[in-house]
Amino acid sequence: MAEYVKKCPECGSINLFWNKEKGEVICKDCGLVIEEKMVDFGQEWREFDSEEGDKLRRAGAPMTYTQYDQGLGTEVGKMADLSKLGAKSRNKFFRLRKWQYRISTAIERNLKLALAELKRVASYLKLPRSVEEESARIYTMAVQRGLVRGRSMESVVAGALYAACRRHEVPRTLDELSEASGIEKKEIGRTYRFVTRELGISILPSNPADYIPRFASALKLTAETQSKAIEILERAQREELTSGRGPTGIAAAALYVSALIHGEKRTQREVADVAGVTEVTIRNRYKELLEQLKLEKEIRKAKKKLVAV
DNA sequence: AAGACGAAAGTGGTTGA
DNA sequence: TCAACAACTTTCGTCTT
Repeated sequence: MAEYVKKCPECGSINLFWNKEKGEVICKDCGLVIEEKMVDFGQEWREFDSEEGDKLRRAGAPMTYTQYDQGLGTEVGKMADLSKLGAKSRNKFFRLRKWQYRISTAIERNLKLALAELKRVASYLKLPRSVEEESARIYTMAVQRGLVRGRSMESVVAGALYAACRRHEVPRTLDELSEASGIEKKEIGRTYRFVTRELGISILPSNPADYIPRFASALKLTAETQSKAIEILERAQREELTSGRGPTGIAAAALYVSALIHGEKRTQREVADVAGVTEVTIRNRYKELLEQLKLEKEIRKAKKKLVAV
């Protein structure tokens, strides 16, 4: 059986605690979390017979997504007594076995690589485990349906991640996915649309409010500013200012306004950068917000306060 | 000098015939 | 399949602080 970690890299202790529920390996001596988010992904053993499988398997249904054949595959000539065969037929058996192995492991190998990539991108983007798992599921389904053919593995991984993010309402922009995966935005969008359509995954349009916390923390804005921004968003939605617009632009504008009101002014440039839109877009949304929601008063008030201080 | 604002032209994607 | 279209971007000049 393969081992994840044998020694704590910090203190060298071999006294490690495997918390399988939480998917963590913790050093009992120094408390260092050596591994986290590790369960279920990229199986680290291979099942050669059911007995071994039973011993090693430590998860139920979800394993289907990281293990394509559930140990149901067979191997050619595994049990045969090859020594009784002539050299010629023995060679034939070996060849068959090789081919069978190749075919049956093609998907598996693809998955292994892809899930490693997926994991890398997910951790780069600091995505929650649920999203990671969801995207693994999506990717596996895509592989099984042969949707990866003709597309690069990486782009499908990125597409699956993007879809999973949307479904879990922790949206990342295409730009961020693109930066993390090194795949072009266009390409990610294309595979994303293709995969979700082929798999019949419903996609709810992303909600601008979902972006607020992340943008706000990138701009180091206070919690009050955040909730004000969300309040503004809600009002904007009631005025139907949000439909048809890019959610990031609206989120950015709302954040910009609420920062102004709370005297935590950020430049349009700064907000635009973290939101991945241009200043112009923020300005347009900002203008609409002011007109429709009558926020001028609040801003003027905030400005007076600023002068007073 | 830097930020905010607005106009105009360009880009990529969606939609509807 | 193609053209019209809306949203967004890029670029640039002007105004404000």
